[in-house]
Amino acid sequence: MGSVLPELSLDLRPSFVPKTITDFLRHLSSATDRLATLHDFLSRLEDELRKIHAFKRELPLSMLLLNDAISLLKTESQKCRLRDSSPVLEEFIPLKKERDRNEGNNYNDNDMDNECRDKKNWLSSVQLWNNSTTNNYASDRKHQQLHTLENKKIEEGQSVGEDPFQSCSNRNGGRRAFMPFSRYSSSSSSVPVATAGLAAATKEEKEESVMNRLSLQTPSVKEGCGSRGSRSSSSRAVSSSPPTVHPSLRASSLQQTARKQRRCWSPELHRRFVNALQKLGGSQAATPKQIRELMQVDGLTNDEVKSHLQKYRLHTRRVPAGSGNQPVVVLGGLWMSQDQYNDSSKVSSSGSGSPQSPLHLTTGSRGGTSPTEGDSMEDDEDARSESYSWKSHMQKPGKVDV
DNA sequence: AGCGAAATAT
DNA sequence: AATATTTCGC
Repeated sequence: MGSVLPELSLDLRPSFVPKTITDFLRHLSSATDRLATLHDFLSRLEDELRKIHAFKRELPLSMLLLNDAISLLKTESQKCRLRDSSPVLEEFIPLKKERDRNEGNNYNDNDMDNECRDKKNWLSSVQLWNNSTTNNYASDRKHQQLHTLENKKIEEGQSVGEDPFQSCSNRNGGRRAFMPFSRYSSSSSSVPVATAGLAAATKEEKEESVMNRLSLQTPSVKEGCGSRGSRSSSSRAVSSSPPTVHPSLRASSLQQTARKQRRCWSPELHRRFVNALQKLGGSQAATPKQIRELMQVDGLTNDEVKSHLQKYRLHTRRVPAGSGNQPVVVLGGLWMSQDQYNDSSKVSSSGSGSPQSPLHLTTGSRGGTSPTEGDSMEDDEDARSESYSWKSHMQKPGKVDV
């Protein structure tokens, strides 16, 4: 007597996180007081579920997994209990119990406010998501207390004291704003099975510091993952049902087609974009994929770049500045301000900002060739110098026919 | 697969 | 109204 197996003590520790539910059960089987251990873990799961409930829209699958785990363990608990008394078969799965408790708390699908509040509440204590706002974008009146957390940005030369690129606070219609999370997956079809799905659930939790290049706020589920080029599309993401879940469960509830969270093009991000653009020879020459690769921003997708590029082109390409009339309204004062951070960004951009090649081949490739396009110099030039102000391209209502 | 433009959505 | 996402044709 006296000597306690290490496993046993492990089980009871609140910090203990098994690799998988199966793992946990294995531990459990060797525990002295299974019920207590089980219950403890169960309550932790439920606690987590409560937290994540605020994000049920963004993390439907995590919800699912958690629910799955909980119900499984509850079943186990029942089993344990019955085993002590009488050998009755357990066919009932106390699935709804948890749900009831939550529903009583008026969780509705429309309770956005409620959710948001929830998010903030536990966000402030659990710093899993970091959306500090410090750039010029940040104009939200809501003081956030959830800053802290060092920047995960490990950019090459970027020495800005700010956060990565997302200075985007979702003040407007932005309800969801949360950080990466799921970046595992890849081609995980070799996963054990069954309870393996639950493993994923716990995996997510301790998943937080995996970024390598540039971490970008990832709206929905993306793949991408770490150091390599985060290729592939994935834009649709969320809805797809992972192969790691029981068919019975996946059909059950969640799984709604969620629109992707709007990617916020923070000035930093945009600067990078423009930088890449320039290297590629202008907005007209560059293609989304190339740009994305040059940008080396983790989690950024082709589609997003493409979209941004489209907008960029629209704003720059419009009004052929060199055509004749109406030369440069734009350059005048409308493209004002070099901006605060230009200072800081300049440092990174010129020197070590890009790992590739510091030398920027200016768009000089066009040395008076092919005026066919009728354009003047590449528009990037103009926009490049600015932070992010491609607006105010008032075109004269006089002509401008195409 | 990827790009560009247009249709949508927020 | 601006900007991001999705759709569609090539």
